[in-house]
Amino acid sequence: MAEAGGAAAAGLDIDPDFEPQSRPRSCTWPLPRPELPAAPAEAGGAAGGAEEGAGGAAAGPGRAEGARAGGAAARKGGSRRNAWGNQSYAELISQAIESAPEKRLTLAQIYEWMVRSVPYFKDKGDSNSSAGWKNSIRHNLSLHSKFIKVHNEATGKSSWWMLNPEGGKSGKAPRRRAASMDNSSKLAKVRGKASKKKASLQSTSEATADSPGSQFPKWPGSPSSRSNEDSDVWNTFRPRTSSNASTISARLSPILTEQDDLHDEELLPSLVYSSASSNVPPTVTEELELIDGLNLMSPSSSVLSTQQSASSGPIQRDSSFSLRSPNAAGQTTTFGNSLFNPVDISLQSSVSHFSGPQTLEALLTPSSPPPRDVMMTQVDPVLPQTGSRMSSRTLLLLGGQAAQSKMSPGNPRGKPTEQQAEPVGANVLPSTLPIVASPQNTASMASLKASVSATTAQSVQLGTPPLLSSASPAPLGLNQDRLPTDLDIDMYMENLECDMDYIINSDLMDGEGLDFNFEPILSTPSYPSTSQASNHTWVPS
DNA sequence: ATCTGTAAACAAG
DNA sequence: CTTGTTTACAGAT
Repeated sequence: MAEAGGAAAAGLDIDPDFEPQSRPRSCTWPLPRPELPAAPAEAGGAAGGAEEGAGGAAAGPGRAEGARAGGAAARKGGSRRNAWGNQSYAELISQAIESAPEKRLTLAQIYEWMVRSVPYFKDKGDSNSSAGWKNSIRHNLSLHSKFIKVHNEATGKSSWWMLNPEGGKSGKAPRRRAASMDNSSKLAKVRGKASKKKASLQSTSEATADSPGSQFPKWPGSPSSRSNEDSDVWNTFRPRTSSNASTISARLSPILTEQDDLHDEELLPSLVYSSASSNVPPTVTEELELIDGLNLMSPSSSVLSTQQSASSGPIQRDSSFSLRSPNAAGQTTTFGNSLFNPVDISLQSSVSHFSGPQTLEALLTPSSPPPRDVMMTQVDPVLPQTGSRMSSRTLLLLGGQAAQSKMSPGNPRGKPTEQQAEPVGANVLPSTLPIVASPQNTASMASLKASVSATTAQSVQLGTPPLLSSASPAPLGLNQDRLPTDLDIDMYMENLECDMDYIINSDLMDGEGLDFNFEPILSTPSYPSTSQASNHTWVPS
């Protein structure tokens, strides 16, 4: 497997000159790359030099600084701290995750990214285990609260790693005011071994191979991947280290086990709800799995029909909005999403509220990825239509995931496997809405909107969101509980809103903090030009 | 002191 | 063997 890497390796070489050199911590993301001035010539040497370190894999214990020393050799001002540059593992990991379309990666993918993105590791990638660095990666993932692990269904895949919105840095991150009871502090740390067992259950559907289009457009060699993991359902969050992560950490629970229960925080009512009320803790996962099984077809179909009849049939499928970026040309990040989106879209629109698969995630992620354009489009229209309360929408975003987990209507089987994967941004958009509307879409949009509105309206009127069920995770047990969707929603709507603010703020803060940014190199541009205006979005105050 | 990179022991799958 | 967690240590700041 890795071999591929080898081959590839031959080809590119980006040069490692990226030397960020002293960058003040203050810079945020100035896309416009910082100046990289003078290039430290030595870089070249480094490039070559890097290798040698490798040999050391074996190096015995004791030595350690070897590598470092080498790097250090250079002067402090600009030289790399670590053979591969100034970035720390944690930063690299963050970049890797960020670069992912969905902002989440499995451990293996992270490795991959390293190998292809960072010259230094390029060679080492494949060397089997050789890697101490892999150990370090793992270590870092586990260690910092800034990374959160999300359970990944899929066949046997390992968990997804994403970054924690709040960013919790090492161990503690007790920011947040909240008051009330926040005990945790140290007591909590008990975690000790609770872990011991989690319910695993993985039946999984291996069959899913169908995975549509994976994402990873950009990856050049895409490893073997190509189609695999897309399906997932992320839930199961887990804040590490005692508190922190909190912000959104909603964990589903089964695992948790940690009696930390007190743990306080909660934040997502819905989730909590599930865990708490339901007694079926462990099963949650299962539910999810179920989801896996479903087809988007069923539910959606009904919806679709509606729409179609309403106005344009074609819409959904291909064209209409999907066009995504016209030019995208570049590379596109595109995400296949657009492709299948149809379903999603319909779904969303019809349903005015609820769910998005990864919403949460989206929330967390600060920057807005490229994808949203599409979604935005559709969403936009809706908004106005709905008119009445945007809040619902808002809520939607936040709550999406929650909703998803908890509510589910009625279809037994429907399940949007793919859906989860791509659409992410959708929910989020709202916040970012103002972005750029796509010009061309307008037309389609209009029509769409119309239809949508109609649909929406209806559904809304009904008050019941049956359709959305398309997603229907169907939580058996839960199901019963959730009757009054609306109520629930309202209930936590408030919370959500708050959170949102909070989150936003957080993000801002984060932004300031993070400087990583420049690309490591390579052609990995995760996203080509996405940045653009969106930045403003969060520049509120 | 804190942060960071490494190595390693270990539990689970 | 891979994935994750945790300890422990050594160096740099």
